[in-house]
Amino acid sequence: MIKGDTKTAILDAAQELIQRSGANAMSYQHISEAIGIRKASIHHHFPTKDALLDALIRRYAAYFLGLVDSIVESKKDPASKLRAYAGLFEATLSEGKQDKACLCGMLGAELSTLGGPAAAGVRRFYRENEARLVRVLEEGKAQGQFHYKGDAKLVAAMIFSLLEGGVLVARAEGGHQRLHAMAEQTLKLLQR
Amino acid sequence: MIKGDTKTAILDAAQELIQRSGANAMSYQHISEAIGIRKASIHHHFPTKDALLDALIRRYAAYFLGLVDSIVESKKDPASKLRAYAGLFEATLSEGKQDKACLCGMLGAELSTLGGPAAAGVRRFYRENEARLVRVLEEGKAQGQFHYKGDAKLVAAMIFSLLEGGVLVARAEGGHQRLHAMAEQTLKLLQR
DNA sequence: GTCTATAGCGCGATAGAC
DNA sequence: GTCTATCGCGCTATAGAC
Repeated sequence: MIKGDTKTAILDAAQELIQRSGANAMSYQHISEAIGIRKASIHHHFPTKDALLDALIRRYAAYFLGLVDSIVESKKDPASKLRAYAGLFEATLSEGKQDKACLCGMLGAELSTLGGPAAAGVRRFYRENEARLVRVLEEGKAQGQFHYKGDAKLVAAMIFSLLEGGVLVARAEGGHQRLHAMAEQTLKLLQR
Repeated sequence: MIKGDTKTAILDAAQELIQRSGANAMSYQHISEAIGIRKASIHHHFPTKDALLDALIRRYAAYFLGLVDSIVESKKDPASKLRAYAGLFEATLSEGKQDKACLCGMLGAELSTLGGPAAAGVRRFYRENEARLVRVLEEGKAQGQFHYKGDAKLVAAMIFSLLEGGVLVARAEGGHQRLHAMAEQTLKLLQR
């Protein structure tokens, strides 16, 4: 193995596999082949698949929400913050050779097949993303840049679902350019 | 079996399983237990899983797009048409005891694991939904009910992704009421 | 911490009787 | 058209040597 930290290499491989094909299509065997280690060694680091998923979701949420926080707390104007936020999803889609979706977007589809801790982690990820979007939307409304009527929480839910769904749909047709165009169109609606 | 038509019963069971848990978590064994028939008998009607998925997607697309067409061609005003369209997704979510998602929304997440015909069917479903939304959006703009700037195709893509993603996210929290509220919020943005 | 080997199960799919 | 029986494989997980 090239990487110093086996645990990290396992998580990296598992994440990539799930972002492409989903958790139910990801196996210890696939990870094994991806990083050149035996299945039993993976079990040494993550005894069960549920434990692996739980650790993976925690790492992903911490990393992704960290990026979101640095956007939300930046000095950009609200519209630019939304653009940057959408850019995170566009980047996911365009990194690597095959289209990858948001880890938690994939797991959302397979939610009923996940263990309790993993499912709870996915729900938390959704909630925390929406909470951050609410902040940006209210800031934008206070500054006169956004002009939506109604509850900021609903607009936030709308934008989050749009991006999570948009990533999945864009993998079928259009890719990251299409997701980008959709995000810009959404901004137009918010700015009147 | 209660149903007269075995083929239909198989498709019904497979569809329900996939809408809850995804295609990779659905098996001939699960269908067998759901309708009280042996695995081998299912293979008699659908020799391979890919063939089953292909037939299922065709049936689902014909049914769903039929409902969409009757909405699009109705005498409702454009905003009411959009409400009725979103209602199709809300109904999917609330029918039965557990939350079901759109069949093709689920398969979109698992797209890379599908056979060629099934994947093509999912793509076609997306395209045809968006084409119908474009008609409603242009009608609404012509009548002065909608006020979006930009390309109707992008707004259509936005709304479709929002609903497909919204169904998946709403299963994690909020259910069909939340999806309904999101759809109403989206309409507010379109109507200014 | 990584390995070989294996248990035990569920999977998709097929053969052949009725 | 449905059944029993079975094949061969991939899966998660464990035991135990090194």
